[in-house]
Amino acid sequence: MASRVIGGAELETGTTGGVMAIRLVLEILEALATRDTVGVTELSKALDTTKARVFRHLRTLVDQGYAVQNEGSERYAAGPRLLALSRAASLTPHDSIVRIARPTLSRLRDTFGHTVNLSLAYGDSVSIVESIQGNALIGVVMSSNEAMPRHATAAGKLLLAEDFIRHGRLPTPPLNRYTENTIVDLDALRAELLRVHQQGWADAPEEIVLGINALSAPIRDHRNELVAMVSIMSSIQFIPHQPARKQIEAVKQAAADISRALRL
Amino acid sequence: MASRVIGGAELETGTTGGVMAIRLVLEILEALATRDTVGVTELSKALDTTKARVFRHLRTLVDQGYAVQNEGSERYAAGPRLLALSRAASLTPHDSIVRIARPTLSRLRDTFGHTVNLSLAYGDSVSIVESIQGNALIGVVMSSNEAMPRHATAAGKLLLAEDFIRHGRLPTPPLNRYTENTIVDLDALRAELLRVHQQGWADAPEEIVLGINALSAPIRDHRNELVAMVSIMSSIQFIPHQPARKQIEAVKQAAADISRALRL
DNA sequence: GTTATCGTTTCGTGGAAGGAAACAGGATTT
DNA sequence: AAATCCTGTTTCCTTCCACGAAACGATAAC
Repeated sequence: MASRVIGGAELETGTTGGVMAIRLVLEILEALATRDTVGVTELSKALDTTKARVFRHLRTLVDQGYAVQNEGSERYAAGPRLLALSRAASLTPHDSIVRIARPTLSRLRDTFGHTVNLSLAYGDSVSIVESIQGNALIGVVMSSNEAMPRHATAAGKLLLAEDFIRHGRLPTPPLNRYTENTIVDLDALRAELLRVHQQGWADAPEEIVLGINALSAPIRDHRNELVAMVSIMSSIQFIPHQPARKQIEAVKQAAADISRALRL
Repeated sequence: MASRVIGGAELETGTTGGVMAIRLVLEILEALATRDTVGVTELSKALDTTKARVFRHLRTLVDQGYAVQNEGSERYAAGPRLLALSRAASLTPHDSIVRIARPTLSRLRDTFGHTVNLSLAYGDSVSIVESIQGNALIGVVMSSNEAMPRHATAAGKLLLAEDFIRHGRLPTPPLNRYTENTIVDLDALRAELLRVHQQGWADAPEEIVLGINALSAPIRDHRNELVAMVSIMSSIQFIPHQPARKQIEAVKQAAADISRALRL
């Protein structure tokens, strides 16, 4: 509960500090948005806190119109203003990228059957905002909206390469090590970023989780700014250390398609 | 700032009580979802509070991935998890009604040019979740996601009528008076609700704001449950005390169309 | 009747969140 | 180049508000 585990290493999610009430209310909002009704006791158990606390928070949400109670004294559900918030957030440029990219992502998924991810840059990390699961018997899945480190993921390297080429910036050490293949040396990273920039795609074989590889290409807007990354992700068996030409071309093509769609 | 004014009367929005941190963070989230970037000072002025407070809240949101900061130390924007929340909330049944109804609402708007509203029942009030502005020179608009009283609005009466016919329930007095035409007498309301039920539509001429009328019809799902209301709203000049047959038929038809679309 | 639940309420206490003011860094202005 | 005015950030002290524990009323299951 204190942190999320990727492979063997931990990515801290800031489990302490900040305004405590906010941390709880965000979890409650997520519950309201996800399930269609929630109960006080049920939530208090799931979020590992007191009934009274959950109750007080829910009551506040009801006051503000973010939650509603189903007749009399029963369970709670999402309120009108939560839906309004949702609709407002859907108009942000970032979110419209997802809508535009979705058909292309599906096509790419169907080409190889591997999991396909769409990532955006968020602050110091990369976040997967849309993930379409692969259809293999044993596949690799990805929980959406996790923050991923930039130096150990294919999509993240594209971001770092962009920053390095344009501004000469490199991430500030130390670089967290996730597996024995994680690039933790700045010089090695610099070389890798140059390579990534030249070839126009990136991979990260077993650099964040052993046995897993991803292959990523950049999506650029009308000003040629890097705005998002599309990746395929699978076992190292299907995306080997030297990916197949067909795979590279397909991912680059998908990225180019989405880039073109963005300009319309 | 303490309450919202509709016409001359006030609808309290619960400006006190509850968990204070939640009330602030919800306003901040709305700001993040609405504008594309926000600043600490700017927000603290807009929300009438301290910089430190806004800063601490924003910092917490950043920790949790609900906000991001644009490189170094500048303004804030919506984060990945806020967009995730948004996407999750869009999957709730209530929200899908909006999507399904939208084309029909547009058509109804174009028929008369009056403002068209889609309302849902939320707890003890009615909330307009989608509003398409009329195209008249001088029109009547509606701010979305406001809670409206049930006994003084056309859509609200449909809800009350349903409750009265099926369970014999009437709202608990006192009924707030908004204009001289607001129905505040329980017996009068009972008669009105019977009328509404029999004719299958409702209006509320000058009952919440003088000079304004609305005409509303019920949307029902496959089990014939009342799930939403569609309304046209305009000056009393265009929707008179006794609405035109054409208007009534058009609104009822729109409601029927949406009801049918819901079953598919 | 008993025993689970559930959502709600009460109440005293501690610490988390708040306010005011200072700080640091840019950008403008003078 | 100095001064002023913006930022966003930090500190520190103080308070009052949110917290936890436990009781409460209601409903349902057996």
